[in-house]
Amino acid sequence: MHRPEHLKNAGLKSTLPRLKVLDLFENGKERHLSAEDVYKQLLGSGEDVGLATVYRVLTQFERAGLLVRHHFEGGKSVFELNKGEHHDHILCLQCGHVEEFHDKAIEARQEKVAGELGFAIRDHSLQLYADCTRKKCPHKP
Amino acid sequence: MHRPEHLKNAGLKSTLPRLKVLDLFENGKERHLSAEDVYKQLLGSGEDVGLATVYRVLTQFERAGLLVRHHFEGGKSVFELNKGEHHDHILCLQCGHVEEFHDKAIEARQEKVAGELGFAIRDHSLQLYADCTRKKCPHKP
DNA sequence: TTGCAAATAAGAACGATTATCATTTGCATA
DNA sequence: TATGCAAATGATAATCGTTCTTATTTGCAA
Repeated sequence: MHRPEHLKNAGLKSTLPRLKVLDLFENGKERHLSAEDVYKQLLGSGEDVGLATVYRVLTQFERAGLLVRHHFEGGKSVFELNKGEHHDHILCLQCGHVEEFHDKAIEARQEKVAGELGFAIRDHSLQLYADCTRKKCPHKP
Repeated sequence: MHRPEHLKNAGLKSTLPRLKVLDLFENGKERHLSAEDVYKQLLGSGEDVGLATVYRVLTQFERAGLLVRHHFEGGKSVFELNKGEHHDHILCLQCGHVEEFHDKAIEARQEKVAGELGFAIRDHSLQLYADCTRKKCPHKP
């Protein structure tokens, strides 16, 4: 466990709210959390954090490369730990579960298409909205 | 020009604001417009529409299948005419220009990946954020 | 024409996020 | 270990995109 160093390396003081937020992402059961999710879970654990602090910390962690921000449908930002390797997401329309995937063929085609149109890709965003085909829909029923 | 019939078919009365909005999308120079874009352009043309009406009309047109809504980065919804055939988007990071593309190989891989994970795709969203590689960046400099 | 349901404009209300600011805290230094 | 100060915090106001409310206007069928 070297969370404090992560913060230090990012030029951020090691404060209680920051450690708590990091802990949520590293040890919580959901990998993908909105600011409100984080806020409510911290309040539920008896932590006394402000919502403004949660927003600030999430943005700082994103800038520091500790978290990645996603813009799924629904208007609110969703964050997850930055594990280094890029991936895209499937969102289950029934249970809200978020599954990750990475497909080299898709990425290669993206590069090809962009190149033909005269663009160099800097970033991309791909989400699949889908229904579970098995009934082992693994989360909220 | 059969705009009024489009509206009638959608169960919508043929009103001035609705015709003006449709006209903007059909004959304006930008294909992709936010609610604010539409509102400002109408005001600029001397039309006296309310912002609330613009939002309502855009939502109705989306429900009627006349427009398609996109959620690009930046928080605001962007609409375009529904031409029937699905496509994805490249957004130029320099000029803000939106280019459309469609790649069967990408779509096929999406189906494959989702199927392997036990999902049936209902919808998807793919955006490429890119830099122009030619200097003929065709819009706002 | 006239009547009435549908549509409108203006502004209040809303949810997510950001800014403000007085108070508190981490931590380098004495 | 005590202390000073910049950085961080929490409460709250403000902002931004969007939706709701309501009194008024309008399309259109009779």
